[in-house]
Amino acid sequence: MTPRLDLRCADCGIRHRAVCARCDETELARLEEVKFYRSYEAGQKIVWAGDDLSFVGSLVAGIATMSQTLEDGRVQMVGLLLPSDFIGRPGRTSTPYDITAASDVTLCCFRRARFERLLADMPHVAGRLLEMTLDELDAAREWMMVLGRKTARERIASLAGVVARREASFDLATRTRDIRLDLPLTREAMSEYLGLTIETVSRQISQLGREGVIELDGKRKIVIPDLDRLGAETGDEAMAG
Amino acid sequence: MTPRLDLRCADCGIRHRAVCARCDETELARLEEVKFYRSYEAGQKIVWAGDDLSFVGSLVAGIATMSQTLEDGRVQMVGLLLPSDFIGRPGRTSTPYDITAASDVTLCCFRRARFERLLADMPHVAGRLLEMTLDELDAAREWMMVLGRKTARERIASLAGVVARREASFDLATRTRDIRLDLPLTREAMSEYLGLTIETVSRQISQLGREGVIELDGKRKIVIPDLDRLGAETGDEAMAG
DNA sequence: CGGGCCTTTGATAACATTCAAGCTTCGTGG
DNA sequence: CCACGAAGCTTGAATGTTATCAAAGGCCCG
Repeated sequence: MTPRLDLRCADCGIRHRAVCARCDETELARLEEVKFYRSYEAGQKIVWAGDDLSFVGSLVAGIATMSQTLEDGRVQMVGLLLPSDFIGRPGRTSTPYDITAASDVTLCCFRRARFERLLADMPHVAGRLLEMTLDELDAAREWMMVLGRKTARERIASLAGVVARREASFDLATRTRDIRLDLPLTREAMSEYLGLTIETVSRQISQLGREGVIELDGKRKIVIPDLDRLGAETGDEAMAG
Repeated sequence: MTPRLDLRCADCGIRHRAVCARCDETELARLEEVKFYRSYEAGQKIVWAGDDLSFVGSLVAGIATMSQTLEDGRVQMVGLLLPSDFIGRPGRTSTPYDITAASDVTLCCFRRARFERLLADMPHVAGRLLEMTLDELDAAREWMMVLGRKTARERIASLAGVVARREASFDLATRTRDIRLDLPLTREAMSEYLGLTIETVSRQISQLGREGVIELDGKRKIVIPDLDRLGAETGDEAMAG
């Protein structure tokens, strides 16, 4: 990773969604003292499965993936890390997953031991972290439904839906008009997330494009003309943000 | 559910694994004051998806399932609740999942509001609950690999492996000899957990039985003559307890 | 311009599902 | 006590969705 200029927390894009969301000015100042940034280029490993985690931190910009690999090479992504998501958990000194930068990524980091000490007397952070962990558990379970029961077509729609929901929660204006998604995932990364092959991913994306459910703007951008229409393709009714 | 006689915490089978695992005598006494038991018969719903959770609690005996249903009826189990597992999380007043007793079930319960108050000044409970939540997150992710990438045969072996590991952690003597599993799940429940149809589950179980990887003792009991052999069938190497 | 990487598309094959029938097991009532 | 029916399980045959194998088409960057 390469060094990067500091940023004031008050100006930070994830200020109100990340682990620091509930902090007041005083608490924020304490975090600001010890935080540091790290940057990774697309494709770089951020953490190797099983390695000791010397730091924890929030994803500020970019997209990262969490994945698991079987001995024979089969890969399954177990989490998609979007801005404001947190890497590392109290009491865990390592993750059993590879974490990889899917696009260029910036992390707002804390040394792990120091963060755990801070946690003890910053209940706002501890509480928010627990909440985020429970959200992750829900997300993992939602994805179990995708992997266990949905068709290839529904899986693609579900992926678009997940990212669109997150995007929409950042930028509330988007609900009515077209939603433009920057989805810097290769077909391979999508296939790893969706439990499919790249060929099937490609075919289903083309198909949804031909039918106008999504519009393709280059290989890595998609436009959703009608969120409800997309929702109808995911298999589950509730798509409302 | 039917009422049930009280049990002293000190004699409780899940005393050292459940949310109370780290409590000392004093703390245990506080929990003992407010706990109450509930029992459910096989097949009964414990919680309906979306309903308000008036209580939280630990599974003392039996097996329960957590599942999600799509509008068109497709079902995916998102968690298998074994003795010592906890139902309910701080800050969540409901679960988005149906929780169903797969066998007769006994729960050690606390009224939700009271439990959350207790939590504030019992860090041993809060800490253990966080740890258990993180374990559940790992379990959910392990299962994403099963659902996304494993064959039907590997899925069956993985299910047996998950239950065997839990069983073994209760009863450490079992590692060498045959492991007997009481698995009170119907083929339908298994298929919901494994993302398969009941026919496929049935075929694969028969096949593994014919090959001697597992032995069938009636419909709801299986014997594992060789844990390593079973492990080799799960697709992932690490099966060691 | 050439090479590498990613993506698309086509043909074929495999694995799991679906549809269908028969078999156990178990509880109930005659 | 046996007969019956319901529920759960097994097995077979046909079908279908997705994977696999193969080739060619874009796109970026040196």
